[in-house]
This record gives sequence, C-alpha cells and structure tokens, in this order.
Amino acid sequence: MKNGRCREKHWWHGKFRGCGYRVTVAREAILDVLARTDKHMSAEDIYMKLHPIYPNIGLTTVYRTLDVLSNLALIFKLEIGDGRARYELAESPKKPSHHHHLVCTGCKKVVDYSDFIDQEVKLLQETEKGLSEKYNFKITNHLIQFYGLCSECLPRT
Amino acid sequence: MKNGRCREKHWWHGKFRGCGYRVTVAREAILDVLARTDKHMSAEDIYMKLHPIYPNIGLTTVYRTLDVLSNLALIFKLEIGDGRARYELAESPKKPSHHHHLVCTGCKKVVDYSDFIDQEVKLLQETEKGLSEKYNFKITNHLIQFYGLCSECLPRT
DNA sequence: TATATTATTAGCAATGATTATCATTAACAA
DNA sequence: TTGTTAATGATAATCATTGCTAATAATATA
Repeated sequence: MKNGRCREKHWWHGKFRGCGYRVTVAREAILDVLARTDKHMSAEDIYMKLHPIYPNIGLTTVYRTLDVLSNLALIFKLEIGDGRARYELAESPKKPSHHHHLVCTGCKKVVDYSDFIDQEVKLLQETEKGLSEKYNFKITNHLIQFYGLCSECLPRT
Repeated sequence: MKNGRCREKHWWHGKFRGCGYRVTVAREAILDVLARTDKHMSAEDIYMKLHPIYPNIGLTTVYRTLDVLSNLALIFKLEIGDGRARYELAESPKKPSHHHHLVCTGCKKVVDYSDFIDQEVKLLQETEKGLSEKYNFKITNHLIQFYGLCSECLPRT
C-alpha cells in the first residue's frame, strides 16, 4: 500500500521536474506533513513537526519550500490576520475541493467549510464579472473568510 | 461651515469621553487625514502626511492611535496581504456604508465596491447562520476581497 | 483660573515573522 | 561515476509593529 513516507515516485514528481524543480527530501517531507493533517499549519508548526525526524531541515528551507509549493499550486497560503501565514494542501481527499474558511480569533483554529459553497461560487462569479467590467480589473483571486470564536474559546471570554 | 481642521467639538468627542479616552491633537489629526481621503492608507502613509504639519507626532503614536480608533470602531483596519495594514474611516459620506474591497496586487490600490452588495449581504447572513449552528461558532466578522490587476498595472505585466 | 491627576506621547529598543546572503551539499543528467 | 547547478543551512538582515519609560498634556477639581 502506498503512503507518503517511502521515497517511491508520487504524482507530483512530474510537476516538479516539469517546472525545473528537483525532488528533495525536504520537499517531500513537507508535502507529507501537510498531507497527513487537516490542520492549517504555520511554517514553524511544520518545522517543529519535522524536526524530530529530520533535524537537519532548517526553518529557512521550510519557508523556501512552502514558497515553491505555493508557486506550483500544490499548497495554498492562508493569511488569517495574525501576521503568521498558514498552509494547506491544495488537493486532498480529506477536504472538499472548493471551500472557504472559518477562523477562530481566539485559538487561530481554521475550519474548512463548503456549506453554501454553490451559492457563494455563483455569486462570486457574477460579482467578479461585474467588477471586472465596471472597474476594469483583471481579477485573479478572491478571499472569503468568517471570523469568530469557537466553542472552546467562547467560554474563556 | 464645519470642517475637520478647527478644534470645535465633533460628534466623536462624546464617543471618546464615554469610553474614557481623551481627545488629543494626534487623534483628531489622524481622524482628519482619514476623513479627507478616499485612499486606504497605511500607518506610515498617515505619518508621512501628518509630519509636515505636526512634526512632533511620532510613528508610534500613529500606530497606537489607529489601534484606539479601531477599538472605538471609528475606523477599519484592512489587511490586503502585503504585511502592511491599511485603514479607512468606518463611516463617511463619501463611501457606501457597507462595502467590500477590490485590491490591485500590483500597486496595492484598494477600491471600495458596493455592487451586488445586497445579494452578498443576504448570502453572508445565511451562511453565517448556517456556520454558527453547524460549527458552534460565535461569528463576529467576515472578510470578502477580490484580488487582481488594475488597468494601470495590467499593461506592465 | 490654577492645580492635581492620570492618560497620552516621543523616542528608542525590542520583537517576531520572513527573506537575503553565501559557502557547502546533494539531485540528477550524461 | 561525475560535473553541473539547484537546493540547503546557518546566520544576518529586514521591516512592520509593539514595549518601555520618562516627560507632557488633557481634563477634573478646587
């Protein structure tokens, strides 16, 4: 059975090579960490998770690798307003492909949701079209996030 | 005729006092700068604008004041993803009361839009209600932003 | 109006996430 | 196996923002 731990070829190897990137231990390890969690981890979270197993992978490499993986669209960078970026795998069997985020401003936990996503996407498309024309923008991206307190943080306020 | 320059009492004086804040030159000057622009300015933008007139207002004070004004909900803090927060007056005759933002990733210009806002608000309310119940969150806020290139930045790519 | 109280401020140092530098190491094509 | 060159790790640098502290100014009170 396949898993992310062994060094056999994964589908993304082609994507790496096709873009002139090499397949390295650090890159596989970081992808692997993100593939094994449903959390939204910061660079340092990933570094800490990796360190016991790969003590020679530095924080700088984690940042650089996350940047590469972002550029390859293998992962998404997510800013939740606390000045520390989080990352999540772009495609995952665990999560719906198109989703938005619900962020707890207490513990910074992020929940993926895809409820109402069809209506959201529909409205987004209309809005995007309208805005493009009216303001003469080439729109490339959007961001929808809800902020609040989760059930664990709420009692603590 | 009233304007923001003279030191006569403004409606927000009550809000200041009611919350135990004092009305100071720096606070009025910063509110005034934000009231006179439709741009979305960073702390340093505001500092630079203020400096020729009030050379004794320091950058630290600008940050602190923006924080106070944010807490009083007189202004909104706006993060556009470049690590530098922008600020805008919460209520202004110049801009629609409820609006979202269209951000140019080239020059970081921010356009307020309120097109489609009614549908957006309606959907947001439904989504918020649904998410609150399903995930047991107390939702306090939301963020909708579109990103793209404005007509000036597009040709430069 | 003069004075006491205490919030506010300026200047500077410190923080903390992220990025640049550069000598060394490792992928991988041949 | 080896040469080329991308990738790495350690450290220093950056940059927006915040902490600190003595000095100042806004307001309450006499």
